[in-house]
Amino acid sequence: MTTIKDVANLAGVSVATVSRVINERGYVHADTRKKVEEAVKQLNFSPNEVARSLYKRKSKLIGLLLPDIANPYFPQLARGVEDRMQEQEFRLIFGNSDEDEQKEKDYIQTFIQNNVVGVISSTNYPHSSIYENLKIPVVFLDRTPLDSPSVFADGREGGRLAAREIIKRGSRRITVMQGPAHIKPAQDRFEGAIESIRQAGLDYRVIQTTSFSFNDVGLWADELFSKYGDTDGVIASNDIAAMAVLHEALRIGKKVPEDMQIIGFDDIPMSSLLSPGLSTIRQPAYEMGREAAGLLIKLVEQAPIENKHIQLPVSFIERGTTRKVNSDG
Amino acid sequence: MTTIKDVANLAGVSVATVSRVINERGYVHADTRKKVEEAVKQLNFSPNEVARSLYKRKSKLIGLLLPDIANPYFPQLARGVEDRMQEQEFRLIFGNSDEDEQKEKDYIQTFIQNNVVGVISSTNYPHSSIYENLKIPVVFLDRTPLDSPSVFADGREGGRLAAREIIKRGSRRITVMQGPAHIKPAQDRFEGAIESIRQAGLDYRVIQTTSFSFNDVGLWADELFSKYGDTDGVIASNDIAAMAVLHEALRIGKKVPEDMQIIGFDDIPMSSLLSPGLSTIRQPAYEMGREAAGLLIKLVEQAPIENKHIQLPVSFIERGTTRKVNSDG
DNA sequence: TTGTAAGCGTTATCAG
DNA sequence: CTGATAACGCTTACAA
Repeated sequence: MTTIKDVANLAGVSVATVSRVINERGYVHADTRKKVEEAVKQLNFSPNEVARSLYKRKSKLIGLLLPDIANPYFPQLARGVEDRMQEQEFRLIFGNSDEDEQKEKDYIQTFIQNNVVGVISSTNYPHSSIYENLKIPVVFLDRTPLDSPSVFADGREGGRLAAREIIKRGSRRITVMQGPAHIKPAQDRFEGAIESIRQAGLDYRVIQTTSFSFNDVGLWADELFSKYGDTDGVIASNDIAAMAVLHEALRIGKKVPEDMQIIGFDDIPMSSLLSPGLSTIRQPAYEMGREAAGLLIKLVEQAPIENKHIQLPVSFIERGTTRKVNSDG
Repeated sequence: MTTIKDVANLAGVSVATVSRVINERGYVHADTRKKVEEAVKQLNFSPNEVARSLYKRKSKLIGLLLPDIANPYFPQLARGVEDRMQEQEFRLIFGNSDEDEQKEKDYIQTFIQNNVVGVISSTNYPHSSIYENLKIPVVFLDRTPLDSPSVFADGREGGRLAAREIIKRGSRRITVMQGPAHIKPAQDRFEGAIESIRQAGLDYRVIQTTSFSFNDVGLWADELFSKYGDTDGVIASNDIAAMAVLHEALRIGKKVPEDMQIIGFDDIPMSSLLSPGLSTIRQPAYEMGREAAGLLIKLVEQAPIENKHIQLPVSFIERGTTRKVNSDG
């Protein structure tokens, strides 16, 4: 490994001078600068970030904590975060928490041990002591503790929107899938949906689910059809659940959207490739990731912040699992 | 931040002794150990990994370089890597390369600057100078330079398998989607498929594609149907492409699998949730990630290695886009 | 069994 | 404008 010392020797200057030129700090004569730059190039030198980090007590590293990257909603988030961080030369230490508080704790712990300058976390425990005592900025994704910076979509409004649209299109015996109880955004969606359904004076049924995993999602679809076979509209807790419902509906010979409409949540990329295409409430995951990264960067750099809560809009994406709306609305 | 010095002071010993107990190295009297352990607990001390890394010239970090985490095949890989690394207390610095050599170079560069002890890379440029000059172990994913450790599935065999199965099930006018030219595994699949089709004495058509992106994939599906509308079997370059073909086939009123069979590649999790379910050649992505991580750990720890090339089996997953096979095979 | 001190590669202070 | 040097927090000879 070539160090600043090697460069200094080759250029015939002190390490201090080399440091000055690579950091563009302080005065250094044009000639000396050139000598140093040549030495740097010749030795293909690049500074050891670890040594820097030790001295400055801060790195160019950011911690990213997600429940499960294998869950299709998160890769887009991650990509958004990464792209934005990349622009500012920050790197990501990444971990899956599986919504387990202990795992989160462990990760945050090692983040700190590695001098990360900030963390982005999609957690169910934003009020955990883990975060309270953190001396570096945290941006929460999809969670909105009042006092902490966060980026989120309006889940409640998403739920309302889903209900309104499915009702507008004629569903009357609606089943709402209530996502895992410990996942706040899932509950928000659920409550929003219930709210709108009630407002319309309709009744509804609920299927309770306990995870977003591919393995389980078929079970709930089954449960839905065996319990509420006469349902003519399903508001799913996310697109994966919606896919499972669609799959099962088609399997048992229901026509979608004629016999049953389905609305998902998230608008994961493959939703448009289903047949029929999945109507869904879109959350702009990639953008959310970018925004979270941008916000964190500002926090880290102590730049002025207009608003520490960034809410991104949800929107209804009309595809094939809902009927065309009547012109009279 | 509490340091080893604080602990030493509180325990009334030297930093060396503290170091000994937290690293369980060298002799330390039971009584002293207890004092130190209490101080550690009381101060909630955990060692600064950056300082460690600087001294030892190696961290507990490994670099993971993937083309694009937003592409559904990779999250599973990533998850496999992460889970395995986690077990050994390694952390991941993660980057998306977009199959761009320069981006890769930049990432590898910063990996090194951060003292990572190894890297896992899914790259199209395994022979690039980037990797040749690396002094830390690299495990390639999905690429198999002869001399370097790698984990991969047998793409060629996968291609053969796809062709055999689709032919066995009666397709005669087969169209093969040839993935992006610069992506080796895609070409392997393609060649394997061609090989088996030729062997069967059949003709075939080719649709050339240039990316695996969600945005483009619909275009090739369109192209396929407009150019080769009489095709009765499609071997797609991956599941996303297959989904697009299925989608388009259904849209224009073709019956799948009756009029046209489709076989994908990868077996991404949502493949089973399509309607009909997507028949595909499975690559065990999660396992590949785990294996790569396991292999890298051995390399890093200089443990003996049986085989530096780990090939995982591909298999045909029969679902609804292929017909049931005749009992006579 | 324990402590002292050098060293890991940088940056920043301070003197020249 | 440049160079010595202390310091960042830790590990490890080496000495005691």
